[in-house]
Amino acid sequence: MPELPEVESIVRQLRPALIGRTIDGVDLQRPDVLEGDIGIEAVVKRTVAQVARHGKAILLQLANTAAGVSGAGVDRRSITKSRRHPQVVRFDSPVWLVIRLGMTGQCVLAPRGAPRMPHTHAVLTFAGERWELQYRDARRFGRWRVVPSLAEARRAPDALALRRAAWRRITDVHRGQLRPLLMNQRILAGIGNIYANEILFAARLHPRQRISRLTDGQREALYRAVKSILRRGIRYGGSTIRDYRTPDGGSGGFQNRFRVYARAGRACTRRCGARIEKLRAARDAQPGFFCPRCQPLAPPARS
DNA sequence: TGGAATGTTCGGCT
DNA sequence: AAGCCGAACATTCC
Repeated sequence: MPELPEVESIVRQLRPALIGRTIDGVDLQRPDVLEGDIGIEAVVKRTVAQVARHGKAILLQLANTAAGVSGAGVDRRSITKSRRHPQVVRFDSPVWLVIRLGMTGQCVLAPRGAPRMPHTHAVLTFAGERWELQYRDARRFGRWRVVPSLAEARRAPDALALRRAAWRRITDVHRGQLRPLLMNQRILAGIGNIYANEILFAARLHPRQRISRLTDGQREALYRAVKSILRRGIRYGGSTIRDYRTPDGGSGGFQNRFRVYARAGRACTRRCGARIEKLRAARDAQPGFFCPRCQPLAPPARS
């Protein structure tokens, strides 16, 4: 799936297009794309106030179009999907549309009414605009959710906005292997397999090293590698392996700069003489990639 | 040709 | 807390 740098690239394109626009229609062709208790009608006639990102999620803040008009009729829309947990959304308070892209989700800006490509599950149209936002997702692992607050979406710190205090808490609390830890969205939000591998190479740490066994210097190196690799991914517009596209249809460029990801058997780019190895943890886990010489499990022997 | 793999996430289990 | 497993799904690859 799109990881943090890909989602950030998408958000940067969506932001200028969407901010200030008013949603005048939504076509949810596949209702099971929407999860949670609030129905999709809650987004209609609202204006996009913010386009943001947390981890791998796209966040659209949707305000009442008449916001600012004091006490504008308390149009309470009772918009509920669930009988058991009915949600009443006040129209005069904002909601957030949270979009998680799963493995293959795409947000595409297309001419309004344009033919829809296969796997288009939802479309947002905007008042007076000649384009629309089409949401496609072949594998359908992605989800939309309408929420009154972002508290739930922000359980783990965003990897790019990570502060040292939060990193210290992570390194104090956890003791597991580095690669699964970096990819655990409940611990740190935004990193998937590609960037986890590239980060560990940059920090010269073995994917199976335990975080509890890192020296202070290694913890700092890892913290810096998280920031620098993610920023680098963003600078190159993310990685297009197969499905990732920006809203205007563009591709990323970071896939040409991988140092370890998908490079098993090829020479280490540090010219250390070793070849990149593939690491298969569990039967179903995604493979890790690392340089056995630059990323030793045990500290290199002193000569 | 079918099975495996895939840029993910969740819940359940130990 | 950590790690393993299976499930949701469609397409591509070997």
